[in-house]
Amino acid sequence: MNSRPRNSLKLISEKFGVSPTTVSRVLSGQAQKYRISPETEKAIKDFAAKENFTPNPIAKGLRLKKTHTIGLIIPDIANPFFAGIASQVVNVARTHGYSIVLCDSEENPALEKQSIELLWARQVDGMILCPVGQTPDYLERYAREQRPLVLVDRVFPGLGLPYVSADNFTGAKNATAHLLDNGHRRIACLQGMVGTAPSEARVGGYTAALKERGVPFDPRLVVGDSFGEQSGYLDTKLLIRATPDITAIFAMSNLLALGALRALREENRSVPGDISVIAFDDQPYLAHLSPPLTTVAQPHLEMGAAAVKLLLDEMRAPSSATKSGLYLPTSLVIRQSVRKLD
Amino acid sequence: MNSRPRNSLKLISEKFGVSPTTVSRVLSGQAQKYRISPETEKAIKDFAAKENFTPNPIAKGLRLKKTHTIGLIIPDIANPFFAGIASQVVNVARTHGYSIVLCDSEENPALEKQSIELLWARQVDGMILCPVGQTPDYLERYAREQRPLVLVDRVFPGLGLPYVSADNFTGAKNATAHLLDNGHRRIACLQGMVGTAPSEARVGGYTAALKERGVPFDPRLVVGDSFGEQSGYLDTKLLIRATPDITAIFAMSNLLALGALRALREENRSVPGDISVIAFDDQPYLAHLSPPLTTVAQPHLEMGAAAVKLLLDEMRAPSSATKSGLYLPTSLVIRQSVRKLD
DNA sequence: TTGAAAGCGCTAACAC
DNA sequence: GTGTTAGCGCTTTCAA
Repeated sequence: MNSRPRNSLKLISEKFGVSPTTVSRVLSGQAQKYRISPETEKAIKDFAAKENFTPNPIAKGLRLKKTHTIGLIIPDIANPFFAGIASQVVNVARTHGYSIVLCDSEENPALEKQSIELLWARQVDGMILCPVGQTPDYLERYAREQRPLVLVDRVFPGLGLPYVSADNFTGAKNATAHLLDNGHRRIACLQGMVGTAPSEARVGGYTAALKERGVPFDPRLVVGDSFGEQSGYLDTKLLIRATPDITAIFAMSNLLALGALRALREENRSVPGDISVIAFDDQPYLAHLSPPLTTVAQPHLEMGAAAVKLLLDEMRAPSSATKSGLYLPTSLVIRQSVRKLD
Repeated sequence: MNSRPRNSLKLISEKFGVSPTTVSRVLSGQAQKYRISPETEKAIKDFAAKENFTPNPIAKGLRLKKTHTIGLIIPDIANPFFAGIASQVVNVARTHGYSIVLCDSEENPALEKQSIELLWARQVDGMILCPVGQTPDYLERYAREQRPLVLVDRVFPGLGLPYVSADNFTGAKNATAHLLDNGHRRIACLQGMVGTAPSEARVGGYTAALKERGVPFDPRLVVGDSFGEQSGYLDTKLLIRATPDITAIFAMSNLLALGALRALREENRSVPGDISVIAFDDQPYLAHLSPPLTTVAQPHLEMGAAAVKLLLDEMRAPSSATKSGLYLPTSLVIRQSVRKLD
C-alpha cells in the first residue's frame, strides 16, 4: 500500500493501446499538430485529469535539460525586507510555471558560495541572488559563463550581471533633503555594511544632498559598518557622546533605526523632541513605533517581481549582450519622527 | 560558449579508461566496498574535486526515486512568523542534505491545494505544510496514503498526520493569568481565524484561566475572526463601544495587537494607562512599540527545526503507526503594556 | 576487482 | 496519424 505505482506515459499508453509518444503528445498539447484522433485525445486527457496525472518532471528535466526551477539565495529569510522580496519572487515565478528552491546564506559568504554551487548542481534553470555583499570574485565567472543569474539589492554593477536594486542614492538624497528642509544641519548617518552598493549609494545620496545645500560634510557624522540592530544601538551611543550637537539621525536600515531608538531611549533623548530620526525601508510596524517613523520605502515587491522577469528574459536569450541593471524608485514616507527646527 | 558540456560519469570514465560504474562507485564512497584500486580512486576523486563535479541529481532522482528535496508551503512568507519558521526549515534541511522548494499559498485554500499537488508531482521526498487552516478534506487522503507530510502551526490533530505547534493553550492561559494577577477582570479577547487550532486553543486557554480564578466568562468579550491587522483594528473599535468597561485586551496575534493599538490611539485610550494589551507571538519590533508590548513568545525556530526532524523520521520509516503531535512550550515576555490595577 | 547492460520516465528524430 | 528507437545521466543487478 505504500508503493502507489505512479502512473507513467507507458502505463497509460498500454491502457489505451497506443504508444507513449502519443500520450506524450496529447498531454503536451500537441495533439492538433500531430493530428491525433479526437477520440484518443479526449480519452487520454480525461484519464489524465481524473487520475490527476502529470508527466514526471524529473524525467522531463533529464531529457530536456530544463527543470523549470529557479534558485533563490537570501542572506536571511527571517528579515522582513528579504521575506518581502522572496514572496514576490515565489509568486511571480509560479505564474510563469517555475518553482523556487530557497537557500539561506545566513549572511555568510562561504555559505553563499556553497549554496550557489549546490543550486547549479541541482540544475536550476536560473538563479536570483541577494548577495551578502562581499568579495564577489566567483560571481565574475558566472557572468563570463553566461549563466542566467540576477542580483538583487546588494548588487555589483560592472560585473556584467543583470541586477535589480532600489534607487538608494535618490532615496537617501531625498530623505536628507527632507531633514535639511526641516532646518537640520548636523545630521548623523548610520551607514550599513561598508563596501556594499546600497550602503555606498545611500551615503552618496546623503552627501550629495548636503553638498547641494552647501552644508559642510563632517566625516565624524558618518558611522557604522553593519545593517544590524546592534550596530545601530552602539553607534548611536557613541555618536551622542562624540558629537552631542547632532539634531538628526539618518539610519540606513530598519534595524539600524530600531537600535538607534533603543539607544536614544536609554540616553533619555526624546524622538523627535531632541533628535529626529529617519529610517530606510518601510515595514508595517514602523507606523506603530513611538514615534511613528519617517522612512524611505523601498519597492520590495516590485524588486522581487522585476528580478524574476529579468531572469526569465535572461533564460530566454542566453547571450543577450545588454545586461541591464534596474533601479526602482523609492518613496519618502513621512510620519512623525522628524521635528521642524527653527 | 554557451554550452559548457557538463561533465558526466561517462565522460570521466572515458578520461580514465574505466567504466561509468567504477566512477559512480568511487564518487559514492563505495570504492572500499568494491576494492577499487587506490590509484584509480584517488585519480577520480581528485579530478572530481578539481572540476567540482557532482553526479547529476536529476538523473539520480530519476533512477533512485528520491530527489532529496522537501516541499514547504507557507500561507505568507512575508509574515515574520512564518519567515522565522521557514528560516529554520531551510537551515536544518540543508544540514541533512535536503533542499527546500518553497510555495506561498497566499492564505488561499485553493492555492494551497494546488501547491501540494504541484510539489508531489515534482517528486519531493516529503512536505512541510503550514495550512491556511480551513477544510482539510484533501489532507486526509495524504494521511491514508502514508505520505511524508508534517503540519505546522495551524494543525489538525486527529487527521493522522504528524504535526508541530506551539502550546497555544498554556501560553494563552498564562497570559490571561498574568492579566488576572494584575487585577484585570474585564478582559477582551481578540481571537484569530475561527475554527483554526491555534485560535481555538488560545481562546480555550483564556477561558480556562478565567474559570480557574472564578471570573465569569462574558461571550461578548470574545470577538474577531481573522489574524490580520484590519480585524484587530475594527474589532477593537467595536469593542470599546460595546463594552466600555474592559480594562485589558488579549490580542491573539501580533498583527491583531498592532490593529488594536491603532484603534486605541485613534480613540484616545492610552496603553496601558486606560487599557492593557497582551499580544501573541514575539517579534523583535514589539520591544520598540509604544509601549513595549508584553507578549506570548512562540518557539518559531524550534518549531521549524522540529518539523524537519519529524519529517525526516517520517521519511525514514514510511509506515510508522505512531503519528505523534508535538506541542512546544511558549513563554510570556513581560514588557510594559500591562498595568497593575488595584 | 571491474564492467556490460538494463532501466528510471520522458521527448524528439525519423520512420511509415 | 502513429509508432519505433535512442538517449538524457545515473545506479544496480549480474556476470566475469
